[in-house]
Amino acid sequence: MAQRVVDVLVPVALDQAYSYRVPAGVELAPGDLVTVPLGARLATGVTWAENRRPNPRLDNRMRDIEAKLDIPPLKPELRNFIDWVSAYTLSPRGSVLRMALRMGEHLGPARERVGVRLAGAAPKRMTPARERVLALLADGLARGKRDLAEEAAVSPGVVDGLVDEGTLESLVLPPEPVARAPDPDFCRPGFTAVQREAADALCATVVAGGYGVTLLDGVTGAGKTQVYFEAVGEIIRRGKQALVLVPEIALTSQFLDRFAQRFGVRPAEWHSQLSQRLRARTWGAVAGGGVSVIVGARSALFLPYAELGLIIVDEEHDPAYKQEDGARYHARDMAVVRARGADIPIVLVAATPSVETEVNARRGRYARVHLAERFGSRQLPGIEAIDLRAEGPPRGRFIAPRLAQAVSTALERGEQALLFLNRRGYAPLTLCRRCGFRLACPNCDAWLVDHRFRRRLVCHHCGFSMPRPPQCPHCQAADSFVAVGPGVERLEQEAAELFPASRILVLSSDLVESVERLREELDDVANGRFDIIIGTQLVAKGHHFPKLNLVGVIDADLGLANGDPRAAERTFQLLHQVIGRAGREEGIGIGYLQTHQPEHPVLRALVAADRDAFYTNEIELREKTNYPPFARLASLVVSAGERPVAEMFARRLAAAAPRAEEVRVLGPAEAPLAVVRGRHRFRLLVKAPRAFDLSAYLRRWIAAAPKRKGNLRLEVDVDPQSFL
DNA sequence: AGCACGCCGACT
DNA sequence: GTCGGCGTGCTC
Repeated sequence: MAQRVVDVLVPVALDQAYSYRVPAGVELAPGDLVTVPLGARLATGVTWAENRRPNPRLDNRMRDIEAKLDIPPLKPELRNFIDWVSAYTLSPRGSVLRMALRMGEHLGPARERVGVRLAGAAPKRMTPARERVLALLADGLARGKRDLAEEAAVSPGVVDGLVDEGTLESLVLPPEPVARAPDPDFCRPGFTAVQREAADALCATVVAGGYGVTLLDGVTGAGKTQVYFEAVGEIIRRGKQALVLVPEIALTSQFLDRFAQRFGVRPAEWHSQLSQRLRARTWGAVAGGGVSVIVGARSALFLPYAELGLIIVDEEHDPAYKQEDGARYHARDMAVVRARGADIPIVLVAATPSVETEVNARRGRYARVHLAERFGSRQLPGIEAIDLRAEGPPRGRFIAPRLAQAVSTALERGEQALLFLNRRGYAPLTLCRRCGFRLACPNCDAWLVDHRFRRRLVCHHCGFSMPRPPQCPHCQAADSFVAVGPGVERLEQEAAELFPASRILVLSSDLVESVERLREELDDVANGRFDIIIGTQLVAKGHHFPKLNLVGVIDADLGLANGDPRAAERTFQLLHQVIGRAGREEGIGIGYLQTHQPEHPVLRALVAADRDAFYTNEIELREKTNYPPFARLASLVVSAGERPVAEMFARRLAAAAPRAEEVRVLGPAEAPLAVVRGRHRFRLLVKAPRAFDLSAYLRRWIAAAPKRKGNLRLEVDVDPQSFL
């Protein structure tokens, strides 16, 4: 009888599963994890299918399965999801599988934890340190050696001494659980009638089970988190698992605390910075059902849940959900797909939903639960525009008099002020006063950004940096450089001059040393240790600053300038979010928008606090111009070290596009960022109707395209979010 | 993703 | 004359 053969998907950039022989006596079913030889090494893969008619041409190359791993198999639900994401995004299936297998190299047993417990008579000589240790162990329970020493405030040597004397015995403790079980009834919050109604509505979808999308929208500070925690609690009661997706886990320490206040313990976390060990343990606990709630970044979508019952996507509009490198996918959209595959409810949460989601809610494809008012008596911040054409700051300054006055008043009241400017560094451009020469990156089509703090000029696209040259490379003039435009560092300098007595903190991603340090700094702000916070979009995200009532946006036009079809939406969401930091606890919040175009619909909607007007206007525009969500887009970026090579290939690629009446191929055109990291880039845009199978079209196209050679690269992005 | 194989600069 | 730089290509 012929040898049994299975197809195994390996976590490398391969679309195709490889065939392996199954050794006699090994029982294998689809989903089982296996170790297989791959080239010169061993890889962990997943049995994808039985192969009853292996390709005869493989006979001399086929190798044996090395071993079957003693791990719960990947459920069909997850395997189908991997296939679906791969087909949709055109990423190789192996690359998508890799995201599901990111669990640390070895899933073997965790390192042994040594513990001690009371075992014999008291020691001959008693000391205060020994007394403290024995008092803690008086209950007869075992404790970890390290924890015990720490808790008793003694050195580990004291514990060892007691073991040597026979008073204590050491033993191997069972592995510590990744997270303790959250208690759904630990601390039920007091709800307003509106919140109660919303929470009940969400719980009802959980109780009913089955796939369904609900948009939970509500102004900042309306208590959305508390409301969806009720649905999470309901899932815990039912013994199922909940996934809470957040855009950036590094910034969610306050969120984890709120979870602990509601459920008694912090939830298990999933993000790229987990240590190998914790990652492996968490992965195993999720697969084994030992974890009931996971809070995670987008990659948590690919975990092997034992019994997923609910997905929450917090801040569903956040651009961080779109993964741009490697497999390009949008975690919010894929979360909806995963919920559909698992036949479970999903809740999208936002104060300013994405236009896609808002359209789905307006058309009834998604249910909507709306929280119209802030919790308690808190009012939404008032918003005023400052017309820079009429009342701008003096030349070379960036804080308009009216904003400066408002900051002074806030400081006098002992309140905080936040100045928001989405620009890192000191100045975005440095030029020679004498000849006009601009300092640009040698590898990219971009200006070098002056970072005075680091004393270097830096490219934000490739990381190139150099000290400021002593003289102009073009006209050789000395000391002729001037900084043009503001960055947060320059703003700090101006604020320090205007408000010399104030304590100022700059928060910008390039100044962040570590996640812990950032969390500390945010806590310092919350505890009132700073008066003025100057920040990039890092500060816009869900932090709670009790003493902050004033937000000044230095350049409200910044995001509107480029030709991105999502510019208006992005700007509206970002500014709404950052101004929402104000007035969350006491006092009345106010936001100032410095702008050159107060008549712009985005700014008018913000000032009028008319969210619906913005969406109605934007949705109409998208429909009229045939942009998402009323059409589908894909972008193809061709890049190469040599400009003509990239351009020629892009042209030939365009010529190879399959004909389809409903599809429009635009370009190739030089990408808006024409050179990045020394690679010249050309872009093609594909536009198709909503119901069109764009992925299948792209696959046909790429199969028909000329062979890529040399260092030429083609990047395909289905549903692109950024147009650079 | 690894890890090999394969062609051009500074040294035991 | 080699050792090794990382560019391209394959892994059942």
